Amino acid sequence: MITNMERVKKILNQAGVKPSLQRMAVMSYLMEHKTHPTVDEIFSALSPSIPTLSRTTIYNTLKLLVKQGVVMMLTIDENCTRYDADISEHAHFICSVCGKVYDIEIPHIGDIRLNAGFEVTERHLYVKGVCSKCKGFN
Amino acid sequence: MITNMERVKKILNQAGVKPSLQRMAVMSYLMEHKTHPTVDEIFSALSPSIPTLSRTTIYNTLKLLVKQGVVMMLTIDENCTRYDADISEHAHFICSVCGKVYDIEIPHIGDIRLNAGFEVTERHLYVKGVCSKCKGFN
DNA sequence: ATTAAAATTGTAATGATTACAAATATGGAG
DNA sequence: CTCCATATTTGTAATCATTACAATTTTAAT
Repeated sequence: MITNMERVKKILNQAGVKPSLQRMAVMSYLMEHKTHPTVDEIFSALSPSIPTLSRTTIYNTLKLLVKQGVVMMLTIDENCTRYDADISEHAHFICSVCGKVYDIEIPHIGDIRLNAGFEVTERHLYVKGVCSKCKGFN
Repeated sequence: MITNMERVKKILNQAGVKPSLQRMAVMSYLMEHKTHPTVDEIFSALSPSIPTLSRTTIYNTLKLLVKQGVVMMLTIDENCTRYDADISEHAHFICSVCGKVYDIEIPHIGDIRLNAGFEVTERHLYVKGVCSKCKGFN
């Protein structure tokens, strides 16, 4: 276990989320695996170590973590929702060949002109294309 | 019918899409209704005038139009895919209260630093929040 | 008019997500 | 520690968007 469980517990507490075993496992997994995993990937990874784990718990937990603002929901993949514990401002690239989602550094997201009275809570910059691996490089 | 059917036919032909009755109806609907409709909204709207119309045809047509680059698929709404015949560079705002998707003008999408060998085909800027109507203004 | 290819249709299957009720765990009061 | 109320987890069933697929219809060329 790379991620310090005390650190995970602290993050959840600060977000107002009671740090149960399952919630810590999900949050910890997201922090250790910056691959923008799906619910199923998270479930498959955690299931062996928590045999009673249910998919519903993953869904519940992720919904809660997103609501509390410590996890970001990505809709870049039209097949299923992906999740990211990195809530810093960055963009995502999805390869249309292998489906892998990469992080992209962005100096700043483009200027956005909103009409008066609009309140912004989230900004997402998604880029689609073919990654270097699938293009045959390296 | 506001949109000139000859114009729709021309667009489809130029995109290499044979302009059947159904395809013209879908493309025309998207051009006239800049509301980023879902498959169901398109189906419900066109069904009365084309009684034999099938949902599958809408799905097939949209997939084709997206592949040929005359329609854009939006994944801003986690519940279902939305479609847009405006393929110019612009961003989208979704209201988390009413679910309506608005167009946003953007001077330019943020600078994106990609690693070498990555090929970009699409760029999407999504903003989420609460629209002025749902905030109680106007 | 014939016929092969393309397009459309309807139904059934798939798969992610949600609803919901039962079971379990937690944490405080006595 | 024990009891109880509440929160959390779990498993199953339901929902709903999307896809698969085979049959039917249309199209366009010969």
